[in-house]
Amino acid sequence: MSKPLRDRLTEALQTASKADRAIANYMLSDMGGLPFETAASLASKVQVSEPTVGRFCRSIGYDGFKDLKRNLKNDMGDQPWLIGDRLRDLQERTKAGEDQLSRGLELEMAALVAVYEAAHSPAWPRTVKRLATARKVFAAGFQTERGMAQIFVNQLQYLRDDVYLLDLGGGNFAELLAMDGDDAALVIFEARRYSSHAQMLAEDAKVAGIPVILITDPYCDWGHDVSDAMFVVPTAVNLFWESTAQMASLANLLVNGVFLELGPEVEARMNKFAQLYGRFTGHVGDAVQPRTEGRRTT
Amino acid sequence: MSKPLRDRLTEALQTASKADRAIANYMLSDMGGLPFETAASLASKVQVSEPTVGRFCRSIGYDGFKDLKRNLKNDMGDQPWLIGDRLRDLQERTKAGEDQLSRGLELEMAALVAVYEAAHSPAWPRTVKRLATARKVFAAGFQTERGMAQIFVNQLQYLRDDVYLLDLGGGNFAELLAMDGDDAALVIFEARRYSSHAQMLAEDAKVAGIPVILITDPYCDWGHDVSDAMFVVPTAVNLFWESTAQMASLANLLVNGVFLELGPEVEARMNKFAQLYGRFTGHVGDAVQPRTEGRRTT
DNA sequence: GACATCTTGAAAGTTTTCTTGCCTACTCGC
DNA sequence: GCGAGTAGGCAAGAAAACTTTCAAGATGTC
Repeated sequence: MSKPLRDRLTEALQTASKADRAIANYMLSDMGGLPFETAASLASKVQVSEPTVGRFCRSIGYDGFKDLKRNLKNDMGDQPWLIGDRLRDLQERTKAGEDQLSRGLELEMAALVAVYEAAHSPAWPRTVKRLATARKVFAAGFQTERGMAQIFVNQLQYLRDDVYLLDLGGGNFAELLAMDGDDAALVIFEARRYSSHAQMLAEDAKVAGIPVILITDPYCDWGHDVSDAMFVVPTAVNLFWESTAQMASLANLLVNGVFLELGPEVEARMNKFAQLYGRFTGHVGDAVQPRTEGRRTT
Repeated sequence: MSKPLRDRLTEALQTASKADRAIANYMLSDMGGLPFETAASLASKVQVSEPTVGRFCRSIGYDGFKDLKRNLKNDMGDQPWLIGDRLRDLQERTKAGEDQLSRGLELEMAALVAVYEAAHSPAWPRTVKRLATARKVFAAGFQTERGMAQIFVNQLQYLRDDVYLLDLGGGNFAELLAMDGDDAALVIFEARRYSSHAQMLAEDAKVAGIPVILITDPYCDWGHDVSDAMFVVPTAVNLFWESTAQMASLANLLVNGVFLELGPEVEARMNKFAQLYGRFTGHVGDAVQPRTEGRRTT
């Protein structure tokens, strides 16, 4: 995570030469327009030569104008709560440069922002309501996304009945697709390379009239046609493969939405669940297996 | 000429060819990132050739990709698209009291930072190395953390043999605990209320001499004694319950670490995996010719 | 099953964008 | 005013971004 552009520019305003100040000033005044500029277009606007723009960018720590633009993409700016000491520490430690991890952090943060934005999209409340009210909710995920579906199901089960993780153990998806006309919802987690199951399942569900909620990466081009609501989670994170980790956050927000929708009386259910877990499995620190409670006579 | 890009793209989704749809779809899902793309970068992301991108832009009425970007500037109007501004926007909502969700975003970001910090802790490289070299790796999670373990296992299996998800189907954990003296590693995901299984498992593993890697929330007071390495993921997120979502990110970083440790020759394995998946299940679009690549980012 | 049409990628070409090297002009200290 | 040092422009060169051409493959049609 690098120092925000804005800071570098204001710094430059103090120290730099006349031409550089002009550049810095212009950049500050129209950050939003920057990505559309080229070194040349900028140069002509501030009346300096093209090389000067390049040199200026290098003087404030980038590799050139192009590099500046690249960094701008994930520049969070100076969000006071974000630039805490810990983050700064982390920056320091990773300054070595050979560590692309910190760049991954930026990207993952951006993904998180996108997730929260999704939670404000028009499709969101509709989706939440459906998950809260449908008679049955199914979730599916394949390959590495299977676990996402699992998480979602486990969480949602705390809040309501009839939540199922779909799997292909039986060789078909009859649990879902055979219940025709019934009032259900299907949530699919998927990321490329998409399992052909995901697409088939979505298509068949659509045909069966079951609303499909699709949670994918930005590369899914088949989703629009077959889904009722589609939430896109950025997955490019600069690791050796893409990271769908932030889907977990989205799933979580969905579940949270359902909780709010259902209202406080679900708490009773949740307590019961916890209790049952305690009875059959036990929690750390449950002094006695609560089983005795249930059996107590008199 | 003045029809907004978004409309043209959605239109294209209906009519256009496969490659064009992929492009249109990607553009729609990441409009904000568009100004930073070039025809080439976009092409590689959606797996088409560079000329195709250019042709597509022309087909929806622009003069080429460059022209599309130029028009984008006006099209996007006032809606914020610099990640920093988007973040600020979400923040505004909190202040306005519209929802407390965005407060959650802050906390979740902090959690993410903590995860990346963990990846720089002294215990990290040791852990990664163990996961890469142990003869067998087991992972376990209970209740809502079961899915986390599942994700971790599914991912790690792409990279190496002998990775197992522990579960209590058989009533004990013999798979792990009976293999005494063998060279194994155990990863446990857990958050409160901790399943008593988690603790028991960790204890028994320790006794059996199996190193335990524990990934928990900040409230776990029993972990230090029984674990070889312990990574704490903040979970307070201002929702009705705590969110362990960022554990997925940590799992992901671990797997990434293992990848780096194993070196590039694992790619062969990954390709084989993807191929096998294609053979028995199939990927979307495989009909023609199974591509052998994994989901690597290039 | 053969023909026409559409779609797409590879390779080579063209234009745009950025950098490098060099030179002039200005500033500042003496 | 003179010389050292710096800032900044110009022009040529390098690199990147984009197009054109062409041929192969896919798809549809009769």
